[in-house]
Amino acid sequence: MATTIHDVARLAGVSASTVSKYINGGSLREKNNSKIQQAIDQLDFKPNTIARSLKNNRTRTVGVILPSLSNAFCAAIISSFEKELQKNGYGVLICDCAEDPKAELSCAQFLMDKKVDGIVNMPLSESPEFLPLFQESRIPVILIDQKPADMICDTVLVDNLNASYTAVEYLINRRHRKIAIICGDQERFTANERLTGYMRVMQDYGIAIRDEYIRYCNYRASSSYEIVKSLMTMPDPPTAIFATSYDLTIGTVTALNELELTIGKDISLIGFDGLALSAIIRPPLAMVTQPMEEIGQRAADLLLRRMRGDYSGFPSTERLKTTFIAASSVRDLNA
Amino acid sequence: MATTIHDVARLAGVSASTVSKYINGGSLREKNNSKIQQAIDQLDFKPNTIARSLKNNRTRTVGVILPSLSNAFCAAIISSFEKELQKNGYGVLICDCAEDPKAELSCAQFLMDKKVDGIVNMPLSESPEFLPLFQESRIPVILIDQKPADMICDTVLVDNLNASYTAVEYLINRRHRKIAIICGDQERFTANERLTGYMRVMQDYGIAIRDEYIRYCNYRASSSYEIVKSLMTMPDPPTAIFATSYDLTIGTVTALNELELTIGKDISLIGFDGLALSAIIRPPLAMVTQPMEEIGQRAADLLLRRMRGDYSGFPSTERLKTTFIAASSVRDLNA
DNA sequence: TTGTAAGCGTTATCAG
DNA sequence: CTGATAACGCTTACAA
Repeated sequence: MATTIHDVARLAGVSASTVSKYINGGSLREKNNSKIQQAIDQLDFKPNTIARSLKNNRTRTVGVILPSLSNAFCAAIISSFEKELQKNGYGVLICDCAEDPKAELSCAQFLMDKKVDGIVNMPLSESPEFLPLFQESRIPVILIDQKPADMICDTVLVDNLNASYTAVEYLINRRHRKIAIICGDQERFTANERLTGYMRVMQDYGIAIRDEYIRYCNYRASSSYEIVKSLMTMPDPPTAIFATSYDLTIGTVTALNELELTIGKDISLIGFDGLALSAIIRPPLAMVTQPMEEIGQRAADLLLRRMRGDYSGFPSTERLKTTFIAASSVRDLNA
Repeated sequence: MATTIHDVARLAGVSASTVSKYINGGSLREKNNSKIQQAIDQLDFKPNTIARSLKNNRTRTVGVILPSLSNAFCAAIISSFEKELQKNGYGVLICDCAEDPKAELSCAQFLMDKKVDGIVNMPLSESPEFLPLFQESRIPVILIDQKPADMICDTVLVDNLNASYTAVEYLINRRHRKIAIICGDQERFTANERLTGYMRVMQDYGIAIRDEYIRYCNYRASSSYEIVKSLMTMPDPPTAIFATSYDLTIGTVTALNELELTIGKDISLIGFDGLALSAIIRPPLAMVTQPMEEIGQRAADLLLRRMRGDYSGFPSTERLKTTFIAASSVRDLNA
C-alpha cells in the first residue's frame, strides 16, 4: 500500500540502509544523493513514523495533562505551548482530567502507554502520584502553575505571593481595611501562596486579619457566587473583594450584579486573569494577570531542552512575574 | 529494558503467540489463562502500543485541526470531543493553526505522518485542501462548524440561519428597524448563513435592508470594536446591533462602553456564544448560544462510528439547534 | 488449543 | 561509502 524505504531503494538502485542513511543525514556519494532524492520525489515517499518510533524509542510526541480545556487559563497556556512544540516537529497529545484529581494518574498511564517523549502537567492533586513513574523511565516532566511541596521536578509558575501582595496593597492604599479574599482549595500550592501574599501585606500595614473575610472554595464560579452572597449579607461586610482566579472573578461579578451592588462604588473588586473581561465589565475591572503565553513558552523550551538530554539546572523553578492592572473597579476611600 | 510479550511467555511457559492471543481475547486452556495472567501481573506487562500500531495500522489516535485553542468556542468543543474519545481509549493530537488557513494543510500532513485513525477539523479555509488526501487514504474526517460548498464530507454544525432569524426577529418585535449585523468573513459558510437569516427576517417583515448596517470582518474583537465605533458615529446610527460570534461580541461591548453608550437603553445588543458573559455584563446580555458540548460529542460519536467502519448515512450533516436567551440588553421600543 | 515463522518499516551494526 | 543482516515488539497465517 504505502511506499516504503525499500521501494525507494529499488528505484534508486541502492540498498535500503543507504536510503536510511541519506534520510538521516549521513554522507554518501553525490551520485547516490541525487538518485535517492529523485526516487523519493517520484514515489512521494514519507518515512513511516511508527516504524521509526519502534526502532528508536522516540515518538516525537509529548503529552499534556490538564484540569480542563474549557478553562480559559489552561487553554491559553496550552495554546502557546503547543505552538512551540509544533514548530519543533512534535505532536501534542492532550488529556483533559475533567477537574478530577484521580483522572490524572490514568491520563499519565495512558500517555506512558503512548510512549510520549515528555509530559507537561498542570497538577490538580497536591503531589502528582504519577511523577515517580515517569522519573523512573527518565521521561521529562514539567509542572505548570502548581509546585508540589515534596517532589523534585522542573516547574514553571508565577510569583503568586507578590501578585497578591501588590493587589491587596493597592486596596490598602485606597484606604480599604475590610478586604475579603476568595481563595481556591486551601490545600493547593497556588491558593496558599496567594493567601500568604494577602496575609503578609495586611500584617505589613498593621491591619487586623479577620477570618470571616477569608474564604476558600473549589475554584468554581458557582462557589464564589455563593461566597459573595454570604460575604455581602454579613453584619459587617467587606468594602473590597479580591477574587483569585478567572472563574472566581466571574462568579463574583455575577453575584454583585444580582445583589445590585455597583462595582467601584458600593463595593470594590480586583479580579484575576481574563484580560478580556476587564474591558467588557463596567466599570473596567482592576486585576492581576498572568503571562499565559510566556508560561506555555517557557514550559515548552524547558521540556525541549530536557528531551534533548540537557539536564542543566535541574530541577529548575521558573518564576514569572504577574502584572497588576489598575482600574476604577476599586473605589478610592480617601477621596 | 521494558518487558515484552516474550518475557511473559517465558515466565508462563507458553509461546509468545499464545500470550498475544490471550491479550487479544482468544480462547485457550483455562490453565494457560491463569498462568499468563499471573505472569503479566508479576512482570507488570503492558503491550507496546507502537509495535502494535506498526502491525495493524491503527494508532488509536485521532487528530484535531482547529483555528485556535485560545478561542473559547473551539476549546469548549474540543474539550467535550476529547472526553468522549478518551472514554473510548483514543488519544487526541491537537494542532492549532493560529488562525492561519495555510497552516491547515501542514497540520493535516503532520497528522497523516502520525498515522492518526481519524480527523476532526474546524475549517478556516472555505474548502479544506487536505480533504482529498485523507479520503484517498480512507481516513475518516469530520468537519465542524463550517460546511464547504463543494466537498462531500461528514459535518456537524448548527442551524445558523434560524439562530440569526430568531435573534433579529426578537429585535424587530421590539420595534427595532435600524438593525446592524456584524458578520465574520464574507466568504465563510457560517458567516453567510447568519447573514442570510438576517436578510430573510428583514424581508419577511418588510424592513428595508441598508447596506451600511451590514459589516463584515475577520472575527477579531478588535475588528468589531472598530466597526461599532464607525456604526455609532454614522449620521443615522442603528438602534440595535447583532454581533455574530463570541469575539465579535466582546469587541462590541468594549466599544459601546468606551463610547459611554448604555446597553439596553442607548443601544440594544444581542451577542453570540459565551453564556458566561451574559451574567457578568450589566445589563444581562441577550444572546444566541451554540450547544458546544453537544457539537463535540456528536462529532466524536460520528468519528468513532466511521473509524469502526460504519459508513451508514454518509455523508451525514448533523444540524444542531441553537438557543436564544432573551435579556434586558434589548430595549423594547414599544414601551 | 498451541507453537513456529514471517513480517510490519525502520535503523544499527558490522563486514566488505 | 555501501549493503546484508538482525533487531524493535507485536500479530497472524499456517502447521502441528
